[in-house]
Amino acid sequence: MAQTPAESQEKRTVGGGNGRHGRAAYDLEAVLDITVAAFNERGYDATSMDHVASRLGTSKSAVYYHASGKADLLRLGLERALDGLEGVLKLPGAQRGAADERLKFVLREAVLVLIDRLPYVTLLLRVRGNTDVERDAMARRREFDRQVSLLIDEARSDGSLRTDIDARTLTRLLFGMINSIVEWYRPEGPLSREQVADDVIAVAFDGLHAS
Amino acid sequence: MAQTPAESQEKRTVGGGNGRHGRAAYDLEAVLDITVAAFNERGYDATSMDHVASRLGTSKSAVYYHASGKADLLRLGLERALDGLEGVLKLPGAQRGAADERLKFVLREAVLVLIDRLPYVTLLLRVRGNTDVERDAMARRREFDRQVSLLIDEARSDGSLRTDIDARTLTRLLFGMINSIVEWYRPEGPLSREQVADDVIAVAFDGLHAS
DNA sequence: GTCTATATACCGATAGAC
DNA sequence: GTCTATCGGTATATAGAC
Repeated sequence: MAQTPAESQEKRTVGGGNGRHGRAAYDLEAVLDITVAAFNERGYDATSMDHVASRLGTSKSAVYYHASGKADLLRLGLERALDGLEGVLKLPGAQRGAADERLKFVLREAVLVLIDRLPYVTLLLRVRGNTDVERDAMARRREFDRQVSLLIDEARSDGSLRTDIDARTLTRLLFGMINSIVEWYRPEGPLSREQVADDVIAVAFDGLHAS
Repeated sequence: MAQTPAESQEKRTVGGGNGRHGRAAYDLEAVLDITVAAFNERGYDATSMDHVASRLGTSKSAVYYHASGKADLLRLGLERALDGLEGVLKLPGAQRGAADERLKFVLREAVLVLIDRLPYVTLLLRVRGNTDVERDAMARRREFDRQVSLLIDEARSDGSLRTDIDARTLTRLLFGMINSIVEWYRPEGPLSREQVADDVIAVAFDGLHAS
């Protein structure tokens, strides 16, 4: 279960020209989409390479052509989530302005990334640390969380956040609320990504009470 | 992976008198405690019966004496969580009084159950519905969630909760915050169970903003 | 009530044909 | 680039001794 290096495959679209057999061919992105969906539905450990292959309408060997193994598919999926989240911290809005404004900006953008890369972030949030691939991803995620909690500390020092509850608990409840979106949000549902982001920020900062 | 009926074993304490071999004997509760801890650390699917046995310092066969199989251990663990949560709704404080007071009571008691039965509720919240045992547990959990969201609807109609965000989203964000406790709360840490319950209620109803 | 040994099945991964 | 066939390992579960 050690981490294996990625080998970049060439791009190829579903149904495009391919080898001499009659089957549709997939590029790595298509394989990854279906694989991550399967991981999320059944759990990583409970999903066999045969499951993945059968959902792709192909064989195990074809999957092994695109990725070096099951751990590699997991790693590639987790990377997509982490790249997105880390990208939020690099945006200008995360680096300039008052602490509470930067905090709101980062939380809002994080919600949008979570929704735009829903399957990948879902996978990330369910990782338990059983393998090197999972532990590496968890380390990157913890670093992201730490950066956000630094922002929360700043906003707290500014007097923008309540001080009757300790910062650590505040951070955790906030992340709990945001991360739970992966458990219920469906892109085909009635809520737009912006609506969810607005609602989360509103509830997080002002609570459930009627104003 | 079908659901198997439980066979109630007699109680027996660790290290108590037992069969003729030198090993310590366990009662079902002790087996279950260690099994559920293993399920939570490694994930249910990734935890083999050999893992469980070795954490108990015994053999696979000894585990099979106490439970009819891996699915049975899961079922028994999930029952402990669900019995606790459903018990909250039967308490007098959940049935009499103003809607917003009943809501706060139920949420507070749910947090306390979550903490008191932390490993079992953790297991429940990670179930994905791959087997009959998991699907049965998820159905019971959904019914609990539904009862609480009825309370939220009532409190909303009373004018106690904000109406600029739809009830469904409000419910989900609230549960997200509460359920996330299993990801970080440790009984040996600095926060008492009552402190966590107070903090959750405070943040949920009044938000993060300084008052 | 716990042990060792084993039946049976499925897992991830690879070989080699086409 | 995908196929079938298979390797070696590990899984759940059981049999039978003590």
